[in-house]
Amino acid sequence: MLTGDIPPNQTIYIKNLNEKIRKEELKRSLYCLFSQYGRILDVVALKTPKLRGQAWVAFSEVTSASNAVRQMQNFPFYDKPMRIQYAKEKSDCISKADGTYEKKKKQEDKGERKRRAEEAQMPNGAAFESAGGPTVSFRQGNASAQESVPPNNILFVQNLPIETTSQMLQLLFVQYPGFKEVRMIEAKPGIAFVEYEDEVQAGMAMQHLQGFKITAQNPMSIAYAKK
DNA sequence: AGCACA
Repeated sequence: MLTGDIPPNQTIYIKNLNEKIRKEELKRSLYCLFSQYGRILDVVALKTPKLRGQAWVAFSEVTSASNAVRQMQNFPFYDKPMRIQYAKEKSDCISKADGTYEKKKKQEDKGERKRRAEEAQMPNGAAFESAGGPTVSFRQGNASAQESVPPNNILFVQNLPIETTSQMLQLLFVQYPGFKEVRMIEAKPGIAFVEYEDEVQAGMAMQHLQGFKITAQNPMSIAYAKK
């Protein structure tokens, strides 16, 4: 049993991650990849010798974590299959939100009461701006982008953060059947073309990822590409 | 392989 005997937890523990990936990019990509399963409250990744190659993704619901553990098990992520389990402990961001947070023994409790008070009202210690709302909003598509463009096996994606890489987009779009490739143009940041085998498959991906936020400011706008 | 909250 891959999940071992660890009881369900709203945080998942991921190991066998590619250790060459920079921490910030790793967290962003994990956020992209897992936010399809629900609202993410925090992503934790450390590069210390003991903790590199591992990460924790805290969801607002245990069911989200359960789906993620099952469906993303062994998913090839930066060329390595992810090994996913439930986390053994409750994440601090969750303890803080439900009032059960206690500081670790390693530090003394200076200023603890004050900190507790301010943390209680701030449930998301989110690593990403978009954690404040539904991460994937299916209704975000702007009608104007789609009108008068017939279905096409190629999608035109706009409003991406400039730091988006084609690999990051691939992680999102490859989840839908018929995926072929992502193309980005260096001279035109913020847009991408994503090709599927046929326009039905392209349409499915568009429905699911319409409005997906890589950052809070960037709900992606997806339309069929023009012929 | 490795379960933390830089």
